[in-house]
Amino acid sequence: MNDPEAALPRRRRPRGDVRAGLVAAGLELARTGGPDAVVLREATRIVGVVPNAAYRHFADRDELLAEVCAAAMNALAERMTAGIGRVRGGAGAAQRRLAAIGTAYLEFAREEPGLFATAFAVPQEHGYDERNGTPLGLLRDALDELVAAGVLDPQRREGIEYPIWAIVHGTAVLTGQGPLRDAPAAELRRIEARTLAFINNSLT
Amino acid sequence: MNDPEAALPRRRRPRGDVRAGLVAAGLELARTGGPDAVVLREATRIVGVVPNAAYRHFADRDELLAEVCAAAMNALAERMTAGIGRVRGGAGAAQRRLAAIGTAYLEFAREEPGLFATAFAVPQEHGYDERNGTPLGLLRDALDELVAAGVLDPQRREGIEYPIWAIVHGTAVLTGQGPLRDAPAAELRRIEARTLAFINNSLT
DNA sequence: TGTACATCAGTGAACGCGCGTTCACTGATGTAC
DNA sequence: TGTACATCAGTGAACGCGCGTTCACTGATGTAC
Repeated sequence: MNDPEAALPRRRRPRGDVRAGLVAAGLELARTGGPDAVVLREATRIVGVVPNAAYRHFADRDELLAEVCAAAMNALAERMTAGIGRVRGGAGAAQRRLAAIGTAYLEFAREEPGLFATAFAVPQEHGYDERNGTPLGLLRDALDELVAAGVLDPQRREGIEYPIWAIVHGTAVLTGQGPLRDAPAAELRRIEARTLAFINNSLT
Repeated sequence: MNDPEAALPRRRRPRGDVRAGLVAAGLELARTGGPDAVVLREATRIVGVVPNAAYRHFADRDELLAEVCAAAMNALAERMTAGIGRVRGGAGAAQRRLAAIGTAYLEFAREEPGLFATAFAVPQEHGYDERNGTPLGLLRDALDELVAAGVLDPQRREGIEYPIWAIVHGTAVLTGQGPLRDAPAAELRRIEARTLAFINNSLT
């Protein structure tokens, strides 16, 4: 970043640095303005490189955006993982871990609306990657744990991750960018709390 | 539309026709390409009017878009109303009406993805209008009816519209544009069915 | 019923903008011998 | 260890595009007397 030396050397940057820089810059743009703010030229400006240099690393703007989206999704997953990690063992740990997941999801959506929107804005031609450590993966683990703990009936386990995910995601979207976005903060918190209570209620 | 007569008369159109036409054109654009496709110039082209003529009716592009979004939301509400209307009376009518609401919501999202996305894309500076006959209003009525029918415990009624709305909306978003969009159609139907079953299960 | 005039809703032309993307180039880096 | 050369990752300049928006205008419509 701050580099007062060497008057514009041709290629001092370590290999792969520009590519990573472009993704990081794109992520920063997304943080502020969502997926539409991921402008290729702006990203190159931030990195300090000429616009067309981006084409050494990405086929087109959508390929850069897809990478930024994946990074945003990662940020969400990390937030969730951190939330899980904060739960101490003991009675009802499985339930508290599930709640921690939901809370982290809603918090992320609230505090990083740009990144949250971007995480779910992968361009049509590209696919969401479905590795482990993904939000859905973390949710599945938590639900499996809930079964193992004897809280959730094994017969109800199959596919239940989808309605659960949907209710949390739907709450995040409706209260964040959707029709409920202008409700007072206190009301929004109440809605979020009811969402989590509803889930808990449905699983026990 | 087809008007072979009168070589370009200056103002034959009835009052308010152009404005309505612009919204209709915008809605058509939204149907195909979502909110980003609502391009002011394109709408004027469709109506057959010079671009700046739109500024006689809207302060700027966002004001037009806001109107188009409201129209899209109306289309969703109408679909839901139609679904409710198709339910005949008799035992469990309240529950069937609630299910019809959810089904109509998911169907609309599936069959009209552009309009669905647009309905929830009201620009920041504008607000969602909260009249009756709105999706949330319809849901509230259905839930009230469920209480009246003795199916839903009155003590659980308050605020329960939000988790219910969220779960349906979340399912629509995740399976439509979100990470689940590339799943096979059969799997998507199964997820939708589970969502509705989950709701039903939670309320009784 | 007829005329004078204000308002309204369109036209025509132009603006600046920033974007994504392509082309031909060149210097630095890494590799083979 | 040194040299020759291919590849790689950047530069510089330019493109066409379509957008939203502003300005000064003019003819048609509705209204007051």
